[in-house]
Amino acid sequence: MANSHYTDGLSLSATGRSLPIALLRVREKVMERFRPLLQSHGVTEQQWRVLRVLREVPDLDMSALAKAANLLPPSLSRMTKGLEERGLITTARAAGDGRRTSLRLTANGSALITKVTPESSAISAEIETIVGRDKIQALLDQLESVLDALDNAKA
Amino acid sequence: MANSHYTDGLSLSATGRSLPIALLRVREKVMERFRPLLQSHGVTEQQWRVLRVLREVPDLDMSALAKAANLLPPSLSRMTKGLEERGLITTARAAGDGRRTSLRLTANGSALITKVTPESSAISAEIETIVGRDKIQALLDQLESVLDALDNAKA
DNA sequence: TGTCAATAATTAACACGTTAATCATTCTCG
DNA sequence: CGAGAATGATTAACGTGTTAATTATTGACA
Repeated sequence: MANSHYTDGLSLSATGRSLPIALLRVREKVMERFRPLLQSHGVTEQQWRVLRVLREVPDLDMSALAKAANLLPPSLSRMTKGLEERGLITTARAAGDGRRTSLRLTANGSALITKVTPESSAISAEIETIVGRDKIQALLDQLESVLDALDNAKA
Repeated sequence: MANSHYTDGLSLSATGRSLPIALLRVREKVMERFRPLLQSHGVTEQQWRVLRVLREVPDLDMSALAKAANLLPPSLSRMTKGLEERGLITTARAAGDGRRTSLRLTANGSALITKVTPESSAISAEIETIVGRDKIQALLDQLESVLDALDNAKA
């Protein structure tokens, strides 16, 4: 019953206990459930992250937004063109530092988040029901702990 | 000391406790340490996964290899061209089913794995030292458990 | 047996990941 | 002040992620 996902004849291979691959597999399984929602609203997973971060912090420059949304600056640079053309964000030279670009959510961008969030929360709740709230919280704690350990190494 | 990675002024935001993002962040932090090695040998992370799977199972078709290496078939289809041109794998029509492509590692492909593996293992060991072997094993167990739960849902 | 559905692989199109290089602006400090 | 270093953003180039459409082969079954 456990290990029922090894249905490809590979059994417990070396790659099966690799941390990067395990993280990838779980992430895929989770995202599988969100993708149809995002797709139905015409946003990618990454665009959704950018919009949500801008809702939390209303004015960010490219570097800060990239870090907060876990994107590399070149990816963000490309994306913002499209998001601005679609009227979801605005870009402007930052006051006081001409190198920085100041990014903000428009009313339309905010409205999109408002529209999608309830369904997104429902999917999260569904996952919590399937996996168990405790198990998810424990996993999040472990992930944060591992991240801290790696961040503090060689600091 | 803990939470020291929140250095961007966002503190504990909603995105900070999202499972997909947490998985992404940890994966990035881990891969950061492997990337220079792979790059120095001219293979991407995905190519490395493909070669390693083929070392574990010497003859696979596209579908089985894609599943085992966590790639989508179109990505694998593209990659195999390059890997074959570089002499790391061979492709051939499968005997008995003309739709299938049979993929195998060449001697050169096997040699590449042999060359890279020691350094890769050293990096894994380094990560285990930093994070702690127990913590990593616990994380792997939790990841597997969550994967099982999601796999068995709606089955 | 011949037709149609199912399966395996590929191709196409568009978006993102990654590294390196480039451009513009600001900062440093003599 | 002014030259050069540092910083923020962008562009370029190539590989992968993702979905949809297409091609080739096999399988099912009347």
